[in-house]
Amino acid sequence: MPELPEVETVRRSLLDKIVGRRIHALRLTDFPGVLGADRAEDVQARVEGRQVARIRRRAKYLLIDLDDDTTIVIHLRMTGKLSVVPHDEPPLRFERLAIELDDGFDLRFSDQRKFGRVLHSQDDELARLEQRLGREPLEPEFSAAWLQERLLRRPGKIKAVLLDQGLIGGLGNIYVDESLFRAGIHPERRANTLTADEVQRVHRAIRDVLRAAVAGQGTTFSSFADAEGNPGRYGGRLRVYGRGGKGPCPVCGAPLERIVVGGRGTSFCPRCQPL
DNA sequence: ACACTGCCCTGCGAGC
DNA sequence: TGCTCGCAGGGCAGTG
Repeated sequence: MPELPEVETVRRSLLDKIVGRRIHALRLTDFPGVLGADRAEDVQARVEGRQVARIRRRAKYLLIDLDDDTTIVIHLRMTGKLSVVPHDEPPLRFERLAIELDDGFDLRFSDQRKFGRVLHSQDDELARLEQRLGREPLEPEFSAAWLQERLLRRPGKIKAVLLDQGLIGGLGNIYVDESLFRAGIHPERRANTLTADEVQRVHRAIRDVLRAAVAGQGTTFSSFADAEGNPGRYGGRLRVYGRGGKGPCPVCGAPLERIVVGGRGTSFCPRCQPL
C-alpha cells in the first residue's frame, strides 16, 4: 500500500521524466471514474498544452503542478501505479489513464482495484485538501511536543489516531504497525494515556521508520513499484507488518498476534507491546 | 469534534 | 484440478 515513503519514491523517480514536459493529450482507458466526477473531455481541454512545472508530495498525495497554477492530484490508494513508457507501448495491465507527453512518452496510471484517482484541481480545491491534511511527519513542525499536545485530546486507540490523515499526513497501515512496535506501544492503547516518554518513543519511531523507508525506496508489498518498475527495498526490514499469527517476534521470540484495529489488520508483539 | 462502521473494488491464496 | 470465499485497506460518507 503506497504510504508516504512509496509516494515519495514515485515522486523522485518521476522528476527526470516529466518535469518540463508538455501535455499533448489525455487518454482514458476503460474506467472514467478514475477522473472522479469530471469528464475526460473537460479535463483534457484544461490540461492540453500545459507544461509540468514541478512535482510535489503532500501526505500520500502526489501533486503535479502545471504552468497555469493548476495541479494534477494523484492518489494511488491501494494498488495504483505510475509509469512512463513510450507512446506506442500497448496498454499496461490494469491501465486506467494515459497522459501523453511531448517527448514521445506517456505517463500511465494503472490500478488493479479502481480506488486510485487522478484529479485536475484548481487553487481552491487544493487549499481545501491542504486544510484537511495534518502535519508532515518528516518536517520539523512535527515535533514530539506538538504530538503530545495533540494526543492528549484524543481518547481513541493510538493506532487509529496515527492513521488519521487529519492529524499526521502520510502514515498508513504498514508504517504505523512498524512504528508502534519500535516504540513498544500496544496499538489499542488510548492515545491520551501515553506518558511523555512514550510519546517521545512513538515520535522517534515514526521518524526513524519513515526515513529508513524513504532511503530504502519504500516497501513492496503485493506489487508496489516506482515509475521505472523498481521494487522497494524496505520490505525486508519490516519487523511485524503482515506477520501477526504467522511468525515470532524478531526481538523476543514471542508469537506475533493479529487483531483488527480501526478496521485494519494489525500485527504486534504482545510481550514487547503490552497493554 | 471525535469515534466508529461500512462501503468501494478485484486478484489472489486458502480451503475443500 | 477447479471452484468458492474471504481477505487486503485509504479515504470518505453516514451515524452516534
